[in-house]
Formats: sequence, structure tokens, C-alpha cells
Amino acid sequence: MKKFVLRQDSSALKPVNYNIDYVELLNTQQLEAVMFEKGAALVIAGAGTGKTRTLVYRVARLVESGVHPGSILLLTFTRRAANQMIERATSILDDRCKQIKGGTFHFYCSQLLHTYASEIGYPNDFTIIDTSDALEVIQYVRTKLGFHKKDKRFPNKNTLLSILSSLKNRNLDLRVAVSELYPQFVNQIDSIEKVFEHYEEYKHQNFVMDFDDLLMKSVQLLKQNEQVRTKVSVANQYVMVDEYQDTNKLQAELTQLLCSVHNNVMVVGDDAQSIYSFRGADHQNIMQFPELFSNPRIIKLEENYRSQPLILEAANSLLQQASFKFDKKLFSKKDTGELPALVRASSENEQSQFVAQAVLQLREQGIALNEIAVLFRNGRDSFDLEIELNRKNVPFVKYGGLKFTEAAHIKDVLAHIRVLVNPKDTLAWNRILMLIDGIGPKTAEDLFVWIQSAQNPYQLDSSEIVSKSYLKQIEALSKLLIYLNDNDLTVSETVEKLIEYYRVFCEKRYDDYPKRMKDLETFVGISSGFPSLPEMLRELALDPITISAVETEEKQHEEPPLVLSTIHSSKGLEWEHVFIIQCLDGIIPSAYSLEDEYQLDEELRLLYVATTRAKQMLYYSYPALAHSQYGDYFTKPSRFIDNLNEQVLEPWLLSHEQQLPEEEKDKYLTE
DNA sequence: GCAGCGAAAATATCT
DNA sequence: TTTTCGCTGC
Repeated sequence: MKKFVLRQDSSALKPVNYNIDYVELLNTQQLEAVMFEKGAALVIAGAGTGKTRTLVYRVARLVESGVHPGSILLLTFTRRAANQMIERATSILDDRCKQIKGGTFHFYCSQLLHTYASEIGYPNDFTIIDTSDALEVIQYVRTKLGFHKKDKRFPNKNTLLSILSSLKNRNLDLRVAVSELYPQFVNQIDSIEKVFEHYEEYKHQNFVMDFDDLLMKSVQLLKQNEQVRTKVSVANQYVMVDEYQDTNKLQAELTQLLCSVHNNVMVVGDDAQSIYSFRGADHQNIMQFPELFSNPRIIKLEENYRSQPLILEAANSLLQQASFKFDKKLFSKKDTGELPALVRASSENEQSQFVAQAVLQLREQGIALNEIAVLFRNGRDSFDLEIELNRKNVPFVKYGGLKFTEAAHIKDVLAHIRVLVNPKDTLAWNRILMLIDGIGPKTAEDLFVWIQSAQNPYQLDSSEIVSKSYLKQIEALSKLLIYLNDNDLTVSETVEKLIEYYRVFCEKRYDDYPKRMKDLETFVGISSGFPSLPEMLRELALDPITISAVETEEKQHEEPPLVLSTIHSSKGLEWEHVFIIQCLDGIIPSAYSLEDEYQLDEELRLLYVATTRAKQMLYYSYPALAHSQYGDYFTKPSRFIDNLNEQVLEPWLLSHEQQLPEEEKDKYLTE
């Protein structure tokens, strides 16, 4: 037998001359992560230890050493985070970094399935449905099966969807999930299972997928189809996952499948910052990483570069209150600043006034508004402040909270687009047909059955079916859809035509139609940013625009705005000054988490995350009283903050100006 | 089969 | 306060 010696590629041996001075710019541990070559690595990084920086430099370093940027996959928690990281890498190195693939798991899965879904029996041009659509389907199935009548105690649509979501994201058995989460429904498991079966079938027949499907079907695809798995894994030579503590079992499995060929994976996370268990995230994923990827390099980043030491002290003592301890203590070599403030306001509005005035003072001191953030537990916790900020003309953006695309009138218009993109989408058909007077659930369903069998799904004027009073309106709809389908209009032209058609329905259904029509006008502008209808639907499903984003867009402020954000959406971000408002027991921790120590711990971690966002100064504030949505109210400060002693926090006293200065007085008198 | 009315219930965080 | 369910009249 002959021997043939394969020599190592000489280019692999050549040392790379880096233009970037990584040794100078990074500490030892960061450098180790950045220079890490091949195989699996687990980076455990506390808050503010330069986790993002490390990832950014690693991708830049890989690209600089000749790795094709398109073969790097950066999975992050939000689209925003991925874009920011790619931007930073681009500014450190060069434009090659723009080709790096980045986004959320859901986004990546969406792209994957829009290429390969046909391999698992779905068309590639399926539509993604959001939570409210999913709930509607569940409700439809639930009613159709008659379970709503059989037993008053049958779980409602919200409960059903959350059970199903747990099954998928945590990879649980139905029986286990129900007996753990909802023991009261154990004896109805068979019926629940029926609902789930019908739900899955409905989605399959309508060519739609919900958020969980994106993950689950991707796993299924990659598991079943070796060819696709290999191809995909080869295409993603370097896989990186940020915020790994907030991934769930499905995402861990997906990570493994994506790396099946090369095993080049680096995950970064901090178990003390896990705040998404309500979505099935399991911070155990970090501990179990070595089981999934044999022999990973473990790198710990411990020195905090973000916050001044007194903020870290508050953060550390918060974490000590956890029922399940962390052996974690953040330290910093920064100069000591001021003690974090504890501000008690007499009312929610006084709290808003405090924040607004403090923000304005900081601005006067030369701190840019976008270096200041106000954080809160729930989207609605900032409503009062938003009014106050508007009154004082302080520009702001809000992350989290209500979504523009959730509003009924926007969903109505979007439903027409969905029908154009995917004529099998019953849900969307139902929505647009039921707008018409005289058409209810039954007629809509009959019409849909007929639509499916028709040659042209938009040709609705067959008088054998439609012979009632609403014939005229059906014809109008049909004409519109055929026109839009046959003519090659731009996205915003299509939206404009739809709004023209929708106007009458809007005026009839809503008292506040002028405002809604104005929203729709805004929507025309937004839609012009998308290249095609299907792409717009995908983008909006995975990255829905928040209402305030739309509003601030309109204002076109000349100054970078103040940031308002839910704590969940503040993940991974940082600001010089951070205000955490509504620190009341019942809000944070949420009143619904008080019974369960796991949930209570998560609320504590939430406050920990908020606290560690601050670099220079931190303010906790709470009003003496806050009303919940109905009836009850909260008056006690958050137990987490109450447990901190005065060496960690400094109470601030709010006092009102007694007398106005003379010139001010004149101003008030003349007005 | 549809629409409108009154009574009763009601978990937020996000993709 | 808002959403959801069930009933009634058309």
C-alpha cells in the first residue's frame, strides 16, 4: 500500500499580523476569549465585564485573520444587539464585518425555514403568526371541539397556549407540564391534547407558524435531514451565542445542531442575569454546556468596567438576597462615585416630576439625554412619566411596551396583505371577511372553504355562494385583491390602496377613527422601507415596531433622546445615569410572583440587571401609592430595596420650592 | 347566523 | 379599567 502524507496547509501556520492591538486593548481573560481558535468555549461573564466587547473583538479578530465574515453567525437576544455589535466590529476593523450574519434565534430560524421548510412538509413561503393570532386559532379550535361548554373549568386560550409553549420550549411531556404548572387541569389532559393536535393541524393547513414553531421546526429539520444539517453547519463555521443564560432547551439543541460538523461554538452568559424563564429559558443551560459540547474551554470575565464601585455594592447586596445563592461578587477599579439614591415620592406624578427635572438638570450639566435611561418593570409604569416628559418637551424613545402592529386597525390592514402573500391563511381571511356587515364566523368559514377550491382565490363574486346583502361589498373586496395581486405595485402603494378601501370600515367601527386613520397614514410611510410584502410581514412579525418608536419618528428630534425601557428590554445596554422607577412591592417583585421562590428570585435578578446598567449614578424611586389596573393598590417599597441598608443607599428627600423667585413670580402672574 | 347588550372575570415581561 | 362570555332579539 502506498502512503500519501497530507501536509498541513501552509497558510494556517503563517502567523497573522494583526493591525488591531488586541493585547493592549483587552485584559487577559478577554484576550483569551478573543484569540480562542476552534472548538467549544463557554465564557462566563458578570454584568459589565466587557462581554459584548469581547464578542465584538472576537468576530473582528476572526475576520482579520482571514475567516470569511459570512461564515460567522452571531446569535443575540435582540436584533438591535446584533446590529450594534456588527456595527462596532465594522468600526474597529472594516466593512468586511458587515457581512457577518447576526440576529435572534427566531430570526435565524425564520430565514432557515423560508429556505428549507419544504423539506419538512411546509411551503417555504409560510407566514409567521404572532401571539394574538395564535390565541385566536386556539380559541377557534377550543370552541369547535366544544370544550368550552363541556366544563366550565376547561383552561382558557391563554392558559392553553402557555402550556403548549412550555411543552415546546422546555421539551416537556404534556402530563408533566400540566401537573407541574396547572395541577387543576390534570384530569382534562386528553381534551387538552386534542386541542393541541387540532391547533398544529390548523397551522399546517394554513401554512402558518407561530414563534415556537420557528425554533421547533428548525430543530426538527436539522435533526431529520442530514444533508441540510451538514450544509447549514458548514455555512456557519463560527457560531457565537450571546446571553446564553436566557436560552431554552430548544435553543441549546439548535446551537448543537448548527455546530454538528465543526463544533466551533462560543457561548457567553451570566446566570445571575437570567430573566426570561417565563419564556422557557433555563439558566441551567450554562451549567449543562459541557455536557452538550465535550471539553469546552471555560473563561471567566470578572472585572467590571462599567459601574462605579458603590453601584456594584448595591448590586452585590441585592444578589445576596437570592434564595438560591450565587457565588458572585462584582468588583471594579474605578473611582468611587456617589451612593445610589433612594427617592420616595408622595405620588406617581411627583415621581415623574422628580425624574423629569433631574434629567433636565443632568442635561444642563452637559450629560447627553441618550446617556440617561429610565427603567421599569411593566410597559405601563412609564405612562405618567411620558406625559410629564412631553409637557417639558424632553425627547425620549421607549423600548418595550405596546406594539404598533398589535393595534386592531393595523392588524386589519395587515390581514389583507397576508391574504395576498398567502391565500391559504384562514385567519387573515376571517379577519377581512368579518369586517363586512352581515358576515360572521360561520359565513366567513363557508366562504373560505369555497375560496380554497376556487381557481383564483381572489375571485369572490360567484353568486351561487354569495347571494346575500353583502354581495356588493364582497365584489369590492374581490376587485381590490385581484387588482393588487395582478399589478406590480410597490409596498407603500399597496398599503395606500388598502387604507383607501379600509377607511369606511374604520369609520364605522371606531369612535376614535381620526386617530386610527392617522396611524394608518404613518404606516404607509413605514411600509415604504420594505422591499416586498412577504419581507415586510416577516420583519414586522419578528421585530414589531413599538408605538412610541412611531411617535418619536414623527417628531424628528434634533437631539438624541432619553431612553425609557422595560427592564427586560434593557438587557445588555448601559447608561451613565439610570433611574429605576416604580420600585414598589407588587410591581417589582410582581404581585404574581410572591408565592413562588423561583419566581421571586427571577424578580430579584431583574432588579439586579436594572441596577447593573448604571455606570455613574443610580436612582431608585417609588411613589407612596400606585394603583394596579383594577381595584387594588401598592404602598410598600420593594422588599429587595427595603432590605438594603443605608450604607448602600442614600435616601433623598423631595421638598417643594416654598417661594418662587421674584422674576419667576412675575412670569406666572402675567400668564 | 349575526350583532348588541349586560354581567363577570382579570398576570406582566418578549420573539 | 378592559376584555370575555352568554343571552336575547332580529
